[in-house]
Amino acid sequence: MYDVLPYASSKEPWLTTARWRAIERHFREMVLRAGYREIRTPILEPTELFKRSIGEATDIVSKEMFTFVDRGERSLTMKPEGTAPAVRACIEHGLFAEHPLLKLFYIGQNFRYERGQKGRYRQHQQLGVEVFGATDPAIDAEVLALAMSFFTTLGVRCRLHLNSVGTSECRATYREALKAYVRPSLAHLSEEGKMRFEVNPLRMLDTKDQKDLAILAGAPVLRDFLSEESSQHFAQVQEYLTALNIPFAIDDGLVRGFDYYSGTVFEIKGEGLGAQDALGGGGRYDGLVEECGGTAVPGLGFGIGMERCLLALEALGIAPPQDDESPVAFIITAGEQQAGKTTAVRLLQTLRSAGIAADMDYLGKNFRRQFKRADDLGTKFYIIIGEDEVASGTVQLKDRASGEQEKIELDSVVPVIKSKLL
RNA sequence: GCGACUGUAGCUCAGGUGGUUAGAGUGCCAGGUUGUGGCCCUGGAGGUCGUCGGUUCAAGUCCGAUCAGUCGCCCCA
Repeated sequence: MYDVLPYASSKEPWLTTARWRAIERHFREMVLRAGYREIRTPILEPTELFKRSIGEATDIVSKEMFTFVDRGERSLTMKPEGTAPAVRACIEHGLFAEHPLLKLFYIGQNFRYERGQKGRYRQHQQLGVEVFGATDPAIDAEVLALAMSFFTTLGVRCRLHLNSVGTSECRATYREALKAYVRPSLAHLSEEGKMRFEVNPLRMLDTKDQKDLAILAGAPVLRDFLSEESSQHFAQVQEYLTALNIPFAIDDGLVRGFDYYSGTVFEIKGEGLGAQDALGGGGRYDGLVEECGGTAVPGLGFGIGMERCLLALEALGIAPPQDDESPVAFIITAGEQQAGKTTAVRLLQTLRSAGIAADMDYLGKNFRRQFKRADDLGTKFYIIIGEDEVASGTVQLKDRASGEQEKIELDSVVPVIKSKLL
């Protein structure tokens, strides 16, 4: 857990709201251009939703959910991922019936009860998309292309790891073949490996244990067990990616942590991120909607980790394009009795109403300190109002960069500033 | 859930082998006549030394516990 603050600390410069907004905007613009529409789902969902969709045997469900019982004796869980809630919402509101092809995106907080470390937080934000209704490999390519271009346009170097886990039938056949292969060496497997052998054999492939890797080196490969259809679909996805000039690496060991994946799965890994190098991941989940109680609607999507993205940019020394938070104009009042104060208060509102970012001092600072404050905020223009100006209905407009100053009519402040901004 | 390391001003950090009122830089505030800014000069505020307990005449410093954070394992975003 952490706070995102309005001002940068030298220790964690990525942890500022300006950077977060910049990334969110980058993502929003990209997916809106591609025809995706935003969905927002609640943080709390019935625990059952995640158990059913993600799978009881997965790490997330078995030990990483923030789950509690509410006053009505219902078991609720703070969402650990965004896909299941989106599916639930779409079923509940009949979106699948109304939209044969549904392209959605979301920006939201996810919660996982894990030990925190760099790039891994109990509350983290994901930027994601979900597409429902299409089995066309071209949509797989679109989703992959979006995830990749999100990073590449930011300047983040990353690698796309790709695999296909086929249909549940493909996996069932493969699972048996894999177990048959490993069984003779079972005694030599790590404790973790043995456990996975029983609970979730495919996850054995995901190990980093050297001994296990050696045992699995000659194991049958899931790809060889794909049905004709799955295999062709996967080949087609690769062809499109090649046509799009998106480099990828087939990763036979890539098995995602959720049970609902089918067909195309992928992970995007960054460089220089330490242990938490997965910037994003996702895949196809053709059986999920049905599993959650809807009609059979195919789907796929990805999630990108906001914190990891910011961390990656930081590691590369790239500052994301941020909003200019400086005021255009800063009003400075002068004179014994703060003569221009009332005029200033009114002018400030006028400027803002006209769409010009403007501010003034509220701490009773002296004339000189008001300039300093304006400088600190990075204003473009100072507007000086004193007794003389009030008397003549004018203001002094001074350009900070050039130092040039002119006396203009109070009523012409807005048009003059606007013309100077062009 | 497991392991290693770290906790001293808002921030970045100093504070050999325990010894008076715990320091610096930076930031913040004020002043340098409230009619001209950035720079500069002067001054000021701000710390129960993470917390609790122990050893000692004496603890920021040694010991224990606890909490928090960082990093790694696991897993993932």
